[in-house]
Amino acid sequence: MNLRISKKKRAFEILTILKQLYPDATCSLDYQTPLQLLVATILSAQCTDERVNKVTPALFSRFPDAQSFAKADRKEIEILIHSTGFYRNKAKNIQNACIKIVNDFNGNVPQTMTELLTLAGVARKTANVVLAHAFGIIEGVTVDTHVKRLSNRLGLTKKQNPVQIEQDLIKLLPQPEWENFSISIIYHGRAICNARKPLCHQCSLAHLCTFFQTEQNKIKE
DNA sequence: ATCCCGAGGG
DNA sequence: CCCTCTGGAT
Repeated sequence: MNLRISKKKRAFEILTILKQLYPDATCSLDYQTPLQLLVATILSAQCTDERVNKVTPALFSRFPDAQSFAKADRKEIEILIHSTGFYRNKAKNIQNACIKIVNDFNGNVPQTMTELLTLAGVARKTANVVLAHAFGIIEGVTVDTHVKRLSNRLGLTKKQNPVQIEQDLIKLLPQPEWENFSISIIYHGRAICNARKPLCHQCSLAHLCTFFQTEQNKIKE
């Protein structure tokens, strides 16, 4: 029924409901500084935030800033982050990113998308998280595995490429709400619309969801 | 398209 | 066993 309204209006209704459902939604990663958020976000690739938060206290205690990561024994970083997976790539990226931050940015995390994208292991997803939560700059829509899955199921995009999904979402949502959309939809992805077996009966967005409507039509046949 | 990678759930 | 978790580089 409500699927007949425009996609843009549907996106706004989805956003409104999500904000009511998760009024306190924030970045779930633990950090104290922009650099720590950058490192935590690199670590969060294909890994739950909860698991990242289990390794970062010891990691940030041992390596509190970009300078210490830059001159670290990489093996020591690998051991401290091992349980987050992809530990060799992540350790290499964290160290190379920190070396560049020290050499090119005076040891401070840069505050523009263009500069962030020059860092090892940083693409738009990580850059959007850092810009929004460390600096309050809403540059784009964070598209992670949850945003990708839910945006597809809800019918807000048919694209699979994260950059193209972001372009579609940017057209559908008011700019100040871009990060609120990402954060709240991630909460919803974890709680209700999970990858394996989405709980459509408990979902407040079912009346706005093309995936749910398609499932209903299958049952009727 | 494929690789990197461990931990937890079903 | 298989799939998934706030991806990115080759």
